Amino acid sequence: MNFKWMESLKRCRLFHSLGQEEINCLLECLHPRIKSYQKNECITIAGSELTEFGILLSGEAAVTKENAAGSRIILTVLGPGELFGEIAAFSGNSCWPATVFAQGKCTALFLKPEKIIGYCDNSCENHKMLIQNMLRIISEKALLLNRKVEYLAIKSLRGKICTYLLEQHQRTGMTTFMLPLKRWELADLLNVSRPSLSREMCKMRDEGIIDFHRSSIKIKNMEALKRNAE
Amino acid sequence: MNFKWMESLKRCRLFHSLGQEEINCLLECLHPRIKSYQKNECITIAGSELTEFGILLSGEAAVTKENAAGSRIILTVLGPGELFGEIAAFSGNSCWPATVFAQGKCTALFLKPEKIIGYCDNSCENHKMLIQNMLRIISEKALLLNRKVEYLAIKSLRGKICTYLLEQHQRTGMTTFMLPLKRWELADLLNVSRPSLSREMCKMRDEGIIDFHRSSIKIKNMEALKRNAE
DNA sequence: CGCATTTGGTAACCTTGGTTACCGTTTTAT
DNA sequence: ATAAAACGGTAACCAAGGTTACCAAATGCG
Repeated sequence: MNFKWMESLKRCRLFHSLGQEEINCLLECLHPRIKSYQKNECITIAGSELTEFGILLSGEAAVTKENAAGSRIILTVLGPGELFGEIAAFSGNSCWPATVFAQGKCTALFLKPEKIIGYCDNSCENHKMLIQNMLRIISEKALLLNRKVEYLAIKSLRGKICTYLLEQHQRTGMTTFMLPLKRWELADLLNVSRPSLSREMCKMRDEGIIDFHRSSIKIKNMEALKRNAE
Repeated sequence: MNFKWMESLKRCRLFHSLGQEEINCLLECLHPRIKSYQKNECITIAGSELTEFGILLSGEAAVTKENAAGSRIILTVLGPGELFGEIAAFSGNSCWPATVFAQGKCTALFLKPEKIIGYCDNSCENHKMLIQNMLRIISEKALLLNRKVEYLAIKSLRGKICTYLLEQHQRTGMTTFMLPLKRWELADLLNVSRPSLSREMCKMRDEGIIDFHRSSIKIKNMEALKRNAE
């Protein structure tokens, strides 16, 4: 196997904590299909039959979806080592939920989900790690989505900000801390516009609930913050 | 093992397509911990250490979360055969994401995630099914969350309604169909208020996009519907 | 059949937050 | 060092949708 690809596989979370030897050994019984694509070529088409999930080996690929109105939007851009289609593959779903196409020249490797689940006779320990990694990858995606739902379901901007700040406070244990996101990134996470976020944060400052300068934030009135977080 | 519990396990998705014999055989090497609870007793406490996930065997239990402001809200109510904590258990997370408490007398069974991943010497085929089921359970939860995020992320009420109607249209293949939800249920799904939903639907009727009476809906202008669905 | 309850449409009013545009400050690149 | 870009605060304006309250039609029930 091409050794440039090996680097991508080593970085792939599915092969986490497995060495080159072990990955090679696993690949032998996983029987992967490898295919290269030209720029703009489709790697998967939403709605078509899914029997394998993929790992991008080289290049970049865009995961896209056609919305109800028919216009195509990019959901994410995949880099080397990233998985696609794994959730659909392991749920009962037998068709691709999204269209993936090559942003430039790319190579992808495809695996059958049943090969992951079924042990092979040799290398059982490695296979066990594979399953553990896959369970972890999918679980973490579910957790991430769950967190997103929680934020999206809060209706008021004030509520979102307070919830976010309390979460940061609980994570750091500090009442003064640095926001790990830029304003527009935070606005995006909370699903609001940047000026609205700014405006509301300033209001909260005027009310003496918080104090801030750029990324550094100080919670001044914890009670009010909690009261406002829903 | 108590045969009333066996019924719950047979209905549990983790043991899907496994018979009584096979489940018994599996339980022997899974070494489950079984515990009974009185009404209002805590089964798990959010934030405490997680080393196992659970399956409710009998009774009902409430999955609850304390929001940032400190008030406790019920997320779901579990019935016999339902899993809890499985996502956290298989992600790296080592503490319980929610508090679960008994709604009445109940019994729960706890399994260590590593026992699911690690094969035992006997019954390998059954174990394989266990892993497959677990992967499916978690993947389907992720898909469900994903769908929820898609609805929540649409900002305009008009957009939500159009997306929902197009989805129903695609599901039924009809341009005239019955809404499976009452107005307030639909409003809840779309995360808007009932009068606002009514108002917007009437506007769409005035514009000649749809026609409706109570639960029956007719799409009159498919193009406009698609255009409005973002 | 008639009363009570549920369901859904409507209107007036008002809060929230999006939009746009502008400006000062900070960071980055050349 | 200096120009350019990114970042973030601010304000005016306005559209979307929440709230409340009321009414009519449909449904359920004794």
